[in-house]
Amino acid sequence: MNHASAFDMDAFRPHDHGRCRRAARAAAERECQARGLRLTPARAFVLDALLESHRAMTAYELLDRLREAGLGKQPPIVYRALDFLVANGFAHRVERLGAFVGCVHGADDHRAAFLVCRSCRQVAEAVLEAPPAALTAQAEATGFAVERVTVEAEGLCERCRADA
Amino acid sequence: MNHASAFDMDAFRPHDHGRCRRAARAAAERECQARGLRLTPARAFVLDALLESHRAMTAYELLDRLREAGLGKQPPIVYRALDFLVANGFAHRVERLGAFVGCVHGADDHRAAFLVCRSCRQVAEAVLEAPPAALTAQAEATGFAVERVTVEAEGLCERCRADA
DNA sequence: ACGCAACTGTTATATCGTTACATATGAATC
DNA sequence: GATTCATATGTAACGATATAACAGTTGCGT
Repeated sequence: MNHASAFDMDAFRPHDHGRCRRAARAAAERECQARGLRLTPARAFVLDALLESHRAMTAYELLDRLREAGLGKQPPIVYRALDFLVANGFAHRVERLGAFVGCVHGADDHRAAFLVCRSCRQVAEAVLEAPPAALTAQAEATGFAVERVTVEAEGLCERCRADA
Repeated sequence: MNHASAFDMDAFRPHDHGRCRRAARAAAERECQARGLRLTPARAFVLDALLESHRAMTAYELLDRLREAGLGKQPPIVYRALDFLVANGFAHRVERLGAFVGCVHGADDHRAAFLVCRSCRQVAEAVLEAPPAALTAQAEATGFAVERVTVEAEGLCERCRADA
C-alpha cells in the first residue's frame, strides 16, 4: 500500500509534512466513514490542530484554539473530542507530558511507542513488534491481563541537542 | 546475593510483604549511607507509606498521611520528598496514574517496567533486559538521545478479574 | 562560632481533568 | 412530517495534580 520507509513521517526527520498531515486526516475520515463514526466540527478541528505539527499539545492549548474558532468555551468540549480521537486511534495521549499528539501511523495503539523530546515536545511515533518479553512473561506468570501498553522514551532530539 | 526468583516480591503473587518492605527500606538506608544522602523524617515517612503495600498512592494521599503525622501541611513537602525518592531510585512515578510506588528492585530505573491494575491500582515492577529494539533503532536512526524509558502495562490483575 | 548548602514552611497559583445536568441534533421509524 | 432515541454539545461548578517564589531553619565542615 505504502512504499515509504518506516520513518518517513518521523517528527525528527525532514519530511513532507503537508502530505503527512493530509494522509492522517484522510485516514481518519475513511475510518469514520467505514465505521459509522461522526467526525464533527469540534473533533475535526482538534484533529487538524494536532496534525499541524508533531508537537504534543495540551488540552488547554487546544481549548484556546477552539475558543478562537468559536467552537466551544469549556473544558469538556476538548476532552470529549480528545476522548473520541484517542478511543478511535486518531490521536494518542503522551502520558509523560499529559498532552496529545495526532496519530500518523494508523497503527492499532497496542503497538505504538513514542520518542518524546523534553525540550521541543515533538513526538515521533514508533511501531513495536510486540511489548517487551519480560513484561508479558511476568503478566502471564501472575495471571495479569494486559489491556494496553505504554512505551515512551524521553530525551532530546538531534536539533535540540545541537541547540544546547 | 539474593537467591529468590525474579517474581518473589511481585505485587500479584503471595509473598512475605513484611520482608519485602523491610528489604526495600533497608536498601534505601544503605544507599543513602553510601552516597551521603539524607533520608529525613518526611522522606522516610513517605517511603514507608509507599512500601506499606504495592498500591500506587497519589501525592495528596501521601500529603494527608504527612498531615496526620504532623510532618507537613502543604503540597511542596510531599512533592519534594517524592522528587528525592524518585531521583534516587527509591520510588517510581506511574505515569498512567499520576501516582507513586515504592521501588522493590533497587534496579536502575532505566530498566523498570510496570504492570498496573486499573482496578486495585496495585503495581508490580518488572525488570527489562533492554528497551524495545524498535524504539532504540528509531532513536539511533534519527539522532534522538534517549534518557529515560517508561514502560507500563495497564490491565487487570488475577484477583480483580476474578472479582468481576 | 561561622558560613554554606541542603532542607523545610508557607502562600499563592498554575495546570490538568471530571461531574452533573440541561439542551440540541441526526437519523431511523411511524 | 412527527416521534423517538441515541449521540453530541453547552455550561457551571469543582476536583485533582503540580509548581513558583521566597523566607526561615538545620546539618555539618571548617
